[in-house]
Amino acid sequence: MARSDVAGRDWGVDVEIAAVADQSGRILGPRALGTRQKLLDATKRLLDAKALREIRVIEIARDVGASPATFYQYFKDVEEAVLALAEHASQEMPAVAQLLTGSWSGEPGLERARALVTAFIDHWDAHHAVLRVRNLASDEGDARFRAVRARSVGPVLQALSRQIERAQDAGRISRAEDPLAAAAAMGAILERMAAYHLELASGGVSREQLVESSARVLHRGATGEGLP
Amino acid sequence: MARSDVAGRDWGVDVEIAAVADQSGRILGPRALGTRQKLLDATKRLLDAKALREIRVIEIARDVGASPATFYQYFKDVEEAVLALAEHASQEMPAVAQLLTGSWSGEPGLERARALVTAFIDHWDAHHAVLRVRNLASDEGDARFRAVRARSVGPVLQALSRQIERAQDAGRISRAEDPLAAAAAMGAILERMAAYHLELASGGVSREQLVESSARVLHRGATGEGLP
DNA sequence: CTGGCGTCTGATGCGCCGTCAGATTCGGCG
DNA sequence: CGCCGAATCTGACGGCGCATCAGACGCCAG
Repeated sequence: MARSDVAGRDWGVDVEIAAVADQSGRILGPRALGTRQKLLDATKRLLDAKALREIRVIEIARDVGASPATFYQYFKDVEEAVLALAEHASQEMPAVAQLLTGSWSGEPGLERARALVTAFIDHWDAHHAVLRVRNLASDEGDARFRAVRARSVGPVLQALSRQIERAQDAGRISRAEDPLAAAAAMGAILERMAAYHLELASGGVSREQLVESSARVLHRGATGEGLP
Repeated sequence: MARSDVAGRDWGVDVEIAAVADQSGRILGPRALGTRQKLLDATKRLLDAKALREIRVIEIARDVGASPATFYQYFKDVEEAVLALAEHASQEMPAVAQLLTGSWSGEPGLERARALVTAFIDHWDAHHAVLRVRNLASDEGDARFRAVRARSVGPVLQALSRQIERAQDAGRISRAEDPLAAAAAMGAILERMAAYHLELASGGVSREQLVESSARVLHRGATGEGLP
């Protein structure tokens, strides 16, 4: 359905793709757009503070000084509001995928890996709670969340997969590894470390150490290159 | 944690290891134990079918032909029932950690890695929904779930960490990698692939391919050994 | 100023929560 | 065997959030 290009100034042209609609399919005017955004902001704020399952519609409404009925005008339920947040967050990722083009060989490649890890961590720090819900719902089989996640992570996985194929061609990685599966493994590291770095920090591993270690593991895993 | 401080009634010594108690701290007899188990079974069954946030206490009760009040006799809420399930599931893991002792060098080491990946996948297949909730709650900062997770995954991470240190001593892995952080990265692969393998299967990667690829990535990551 | 459209809300019936006091069941004792 | 207290379970209830209307509000074009 319609993507939530929040506050996009895409009037007139190509309404079906860009415009935001409410529950009954009506295109939103500027005032409604503002209300919707306030509801999303409140949802994100609450999500940062507590679990999705504990968030009440009435609470979101109170936060923006509106009636619960207003919320239902824009979203079917809290989950759908989070979906909109996830879609918005995912639009940042294409920039990250750019870090993956070109060769990953040698020290410059390692530096690319560092940048990739850093970008992932920053992205997760900015949208921690939303991304967590996105991944959970995706794992639970929700097609909408799975699609959003795929759109976000897919390009990274493809790029990593290509790196691995290249390393296989160069004889550095065994052909017994499936490139896509190995790329998924690298993706697992990226997401988990990004989600986890605060906990690890309390275990005595500083953020710098974590970036350096993850980048090196990633670099080794994707290129098959060993010690510098 | 708060175990017997509910009514200030302590039964002399630490009973908390062996005996199971209800909400008011009373030790359960055989009948109650059966009821409690039925409630847990129903909870797990429902959790396999729908998201935690959609599970109603009344539904669990109906499933075992009991009153909702009975549920509250044993668990504070649905989440706590899932915690009990997670604790039970986690008791399987020590056996897995045994797969990690000894050297990981060469082909026998690769075989060990395969066994480890397989064990993880089997474990997740048996407790998919419960482990998912455990990890989510843990990520959300719930201390109880975090403890259960740590008890389960901790030994594996420590063993992996030791492997990495050994590889560093042998000059196969750079000292710039923090062993614990690198081990966490390997752990991320294990968990994610175990949780994800069904989805990847629909992407054209068979379970065997996935085990083989993950095992090799893991083996490379933990030992620094390259092509056979 | 006023009609009308876009936006918001108060009121409402419904279902689940979570907690009692009290009913039911069980095992053992006289 | 029949009773009794302890163990276990439940019916019932006030409370709260859900989700949906019909209609109130307010803003701007004419």
